[in-house]
Amino acid sequence: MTGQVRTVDGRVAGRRGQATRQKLLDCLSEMLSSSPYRDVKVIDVARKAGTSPATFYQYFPDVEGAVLEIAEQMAAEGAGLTELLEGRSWAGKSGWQTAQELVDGFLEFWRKNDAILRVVDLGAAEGDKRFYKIRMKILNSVNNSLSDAIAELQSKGRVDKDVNPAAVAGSLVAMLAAVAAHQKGFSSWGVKQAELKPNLALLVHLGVTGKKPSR
Amino acid sequence: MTGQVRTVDGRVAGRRGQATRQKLLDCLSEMLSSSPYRDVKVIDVARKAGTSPATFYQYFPDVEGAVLEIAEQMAAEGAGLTELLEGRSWAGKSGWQTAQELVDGFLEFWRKNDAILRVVDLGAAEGDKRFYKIRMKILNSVNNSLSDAIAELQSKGRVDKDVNPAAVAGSLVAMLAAVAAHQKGFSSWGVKQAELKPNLALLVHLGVTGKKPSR
DNA sequence: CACTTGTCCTGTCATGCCGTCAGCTTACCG
DNA sequence: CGGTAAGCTGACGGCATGACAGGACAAGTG
Repeated sequence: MTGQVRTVDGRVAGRRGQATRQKLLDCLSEMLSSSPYRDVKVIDVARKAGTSPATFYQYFPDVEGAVLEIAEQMAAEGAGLTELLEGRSWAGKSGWQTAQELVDGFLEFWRKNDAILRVVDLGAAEGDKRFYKIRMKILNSVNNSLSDAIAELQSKGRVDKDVNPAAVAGSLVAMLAAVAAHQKGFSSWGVKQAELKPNLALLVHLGVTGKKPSR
Repeated sequence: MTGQVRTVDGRVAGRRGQATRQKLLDCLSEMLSSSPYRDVKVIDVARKAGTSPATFYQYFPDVEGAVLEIAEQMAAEGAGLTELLEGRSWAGKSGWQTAQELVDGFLEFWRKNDAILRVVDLGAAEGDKRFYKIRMKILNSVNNSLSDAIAELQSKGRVDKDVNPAAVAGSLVAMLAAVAAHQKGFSSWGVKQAELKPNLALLVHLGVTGKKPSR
């Protein structure tokens, strides 16, 4: 499916070329963590990678193009978040554990990729369909699983009929993403990391099942 | 408290100057809604305002400086969000109404200021303390009220002791902000605006009281 | 009315990044 | 060794940036 890696002018990239390309991506990734997105310049990325700006433009149309590439790579990993929910039960004590593990896995993923996720979030919010699609790819896996879980509970009569599974699941996923993005912010509200997680898990459990967890 | 408006080089701005300054802010505000933050250039803002780039630099150190100004103005309005919660009850039917009105007011505020809020969110996530502070100013009003409400219910024994009011309130507020920022995104999950609100209100009510609302 | 004062705006300029091209170097293959 | 395609860069026109000095303008003063 994935065609060969190509340069902007159509040539096929070989071993060396791919290495350079990857090095540029890595350096860009680093720069995104250390300086505002708005201030990331092609020339800085190139310098950091020990090459020239012209080389950058051989592999990417612009900074945004390279960012999209990084985001795609991350989204591919992010699809693995589905595992946090697949085949899990929401009943009784195991339900509480499911909620906890979901929160844990989600926050960890966000922490590991926070720089690129910030940019993706912005792009999506600004209405860029490409970023939007990537954001969906990551969130969809979790969202669909959650939505299914709620719908199933609903069909068993354990959840009110006027609940919209997709809306609740989407809101919960948005909450997880937002809290993850502003993890540091909570400290100024006097909330520590360790305290945050169980309370988030509680909210997730409440949202999915409508009931307090039994621990 | 608010000192006189000053130009970058220290002069005091008069009537005409303030008008120009405000016009630049308005034009910048518009540009933020229509093009990516990264691509907003001083020269475009100046052109749109019918003036020259040099004039812009007389009133603001750079684009970010002007954005901060807009954000401050918005934050001042945003402090009014407290009213959505002041003196409201979370018991019985009025509790359900409180939740609904909070969601309504919050989404409306976000919809009205989405462009600038996106930038504030990004700045805060990137660790810029000035943006961070502004974001706090807006969210704090809601967060504190929510947190107090939970703490009060907790003191009456209506909410479990191991709930951390600040953590839950913060998470709920983050959820509202995130959903508001990506309102359009929900349509691709097959969720319409009208359906979204009651489900959000449900989650808020569940989070605050730990119980389903009685309608 | 001329003159002064202080505000307000712009023309211009040095600087630095952007994005492109021609052309050089390097690697591979027969 | 010669040919070919990949890989890289110096250099360049173009544009945004940010600083300054000086011109335009309004208001007050004699």
